[in-house]
Amino acid sequence: MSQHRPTGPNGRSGGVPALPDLPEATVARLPEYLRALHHIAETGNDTISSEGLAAAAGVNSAKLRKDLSHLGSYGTRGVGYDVALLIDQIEFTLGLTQRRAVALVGVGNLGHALAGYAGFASRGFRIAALFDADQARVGEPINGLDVRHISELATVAAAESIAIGVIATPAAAAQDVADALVAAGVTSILNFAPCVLSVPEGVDVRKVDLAIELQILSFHEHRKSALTSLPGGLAEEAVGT
Amino acid sequence: MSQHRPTGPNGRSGGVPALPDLPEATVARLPEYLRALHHIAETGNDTISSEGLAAAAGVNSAKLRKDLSHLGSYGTRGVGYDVALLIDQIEFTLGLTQRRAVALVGVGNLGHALAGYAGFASRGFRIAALFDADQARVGEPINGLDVRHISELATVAAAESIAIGVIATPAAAAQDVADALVAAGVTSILNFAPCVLSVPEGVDVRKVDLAIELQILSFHEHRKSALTSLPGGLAEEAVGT
DNA sequence: CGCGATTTGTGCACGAGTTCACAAGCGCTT
DNA sequence: AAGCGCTTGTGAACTCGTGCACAAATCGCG
Ligand SMILES: NC(=O)c1ccc[n+]([C@@H]2O[C@H](COP(=O)([O-])OP(=O)(O)OC[C@H]3O[C@@H](n4cnc5c(N)ncnc54)[C@H](O)[C@@H]3O)[C@@H](O)[C@H]2O)c1
Ligand SMILES: NC(=O)c1ccc[n+]([C@@H]2O[C@H](COP(=O)([O-])OP(=O)(O)OC[C@H]3O[C@@H](n4cnc5c(N)ncnc54)[C@H](O)[C@@H]3O)[C@@H](O)[C@H]2O)c1
Repeated sequence: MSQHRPTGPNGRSGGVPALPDLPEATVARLPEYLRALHHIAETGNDTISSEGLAAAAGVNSAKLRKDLSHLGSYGTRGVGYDVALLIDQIEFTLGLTQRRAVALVGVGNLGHALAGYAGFASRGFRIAALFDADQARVGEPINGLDVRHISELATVAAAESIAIGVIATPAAAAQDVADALVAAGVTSILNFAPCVLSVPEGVDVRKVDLAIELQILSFHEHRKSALTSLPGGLAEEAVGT
Repeated sequence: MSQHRPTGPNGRSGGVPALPDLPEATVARLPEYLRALHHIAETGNDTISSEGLAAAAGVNSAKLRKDLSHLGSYGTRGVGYDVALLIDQIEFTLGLTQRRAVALVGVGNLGHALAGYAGFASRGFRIAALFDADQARVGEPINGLDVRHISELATVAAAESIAIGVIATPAAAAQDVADALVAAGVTSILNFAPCVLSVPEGVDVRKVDLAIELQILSFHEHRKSALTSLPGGLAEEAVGT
């Protein structure tokens, strides 16, 4: 869930590449298309049909075509999309032409796993700094980076041009950490702590909560088991994110 | 991606509480309400207004009331909702009255963190078994559970009535693992591997992909930085260049 | 016992997102 | 050069979700 500007004032008409005002739902799918495209590129294909790409990304092909049309991307009728070109277009749209620096706060159980995660680097991001409040952890080297004390956040963030922060602290500390991140100039936050963050306008927050995902699955389990005793009902399939 | 029962007449047979056909968006928010309610209960409050609960859960109060009305929950006008009662109602709806057994497959970097996560237990789930394909890891005790070899999955799943599986293996192995889970009777899967899973009808899959979350944030960063460079109108070059 | 303060539940209008279905465009073949 | 099969791009209908605004319900109090 992210915070949202109320219909941003984007009425402009410059000669700029013009950021198309993409539907949020489309934005959320672009990364999936991108991953699928990289996979396809690795298998040697240089073009892909909307049908094929849609299957690889797990979506409906009409939806995929509409999504791509939103960002003005041109495929070739009768042929499909040029894989390399499309990758470039999506990466540009997502702002991945520059590798973005990320700060990770809270190097505990989860933080350790994240700090060592290779998928970060391979998909456009660079963990630029690790922070923790626990002095016992400060100085510990993880994956080539030393854990720093949270008090250094502002300094380091400025030095490394960090605009994205990841919170992996206990929920009780998350709001304080978020405030510190915002104060340090961070404008996008990914929050793993199970709590609601309050941030100023202009700062985006996304949240990942494992328990919530499981509880949603639990609901469907509950429903499925109730249905098996009822006639006429048939089971269902996947659930979107 | 999403699913729909073909207009289930919802013919309630006996005197059973009757499953209301909740909108998917509502289902996705119920866990958040539940978490907020537990938090509120801890602070000693026994009733809460829709306004208060909505704030705690980070949503609009009208939306919250509509969500709750869907599951037939009755608050008291002029007063608010009974916290304890509402917790029970939501937990029942989500199928959390029984503690659900979960199998975790892939005890690597991320899997370790998940296996040690307390939030699992405190929110209605029980990690019933850990699996890995790496013989070197088999037998390792984590948090009171021994890692078992993936070949034991079917046996253990049946014995422990496991209906939910979590995949924390590399993407290359995820589809095989998913197949194995399904074969073992699992009907809900939470997938941390960055890939699309194909599963038979009747099996629910939810996916958590850290890189996707970051890329969505990146998009908004991109957009924000483009906007600040042209506040009024004059636009030369916005990005990159 | 009635009145005002409060808060729920919901009808309704609007907007976002999805899906269908098909014309238009492209390349290959004859 | 014309025809044919394939695939994109998109108008339009439709479904789903959101939020306003207000009537109905309840409580506390004088
Ligand atoms: N472990 C998991 O698998 C998992 C899964 C989902 C969500 N989460 C959530 O992620 C968060 C972290 O979980 P964990 O298991 O790693 O916990 P943890 O206790 O192992 O680690 C938390 C870390 O945050 C640090 N910290 C505490 N307060 C801080 C502050 N003010 N500033 C900076 N650092 C601070 C602690 O020193 C510690 O190192 C929790 O909110 C948890 O609910 C964890
Ligand atoms: N580490 C993270 O923070 C993080 C974050 C987001 C997503 N992920 C994703 O989660 C997955 C796991 O990441 P990780 O860092 O823990 O990787 P990892 O390599 O540390 O662990 C993977 C584990 O899976 C086991 N495994 C491999 N094939 C298996 C099979 N067929 N059956 C059972 N077990 C098998 C391996 O033995 C290993 O123990 C990856 O897909 C990764 O992209 C990781």
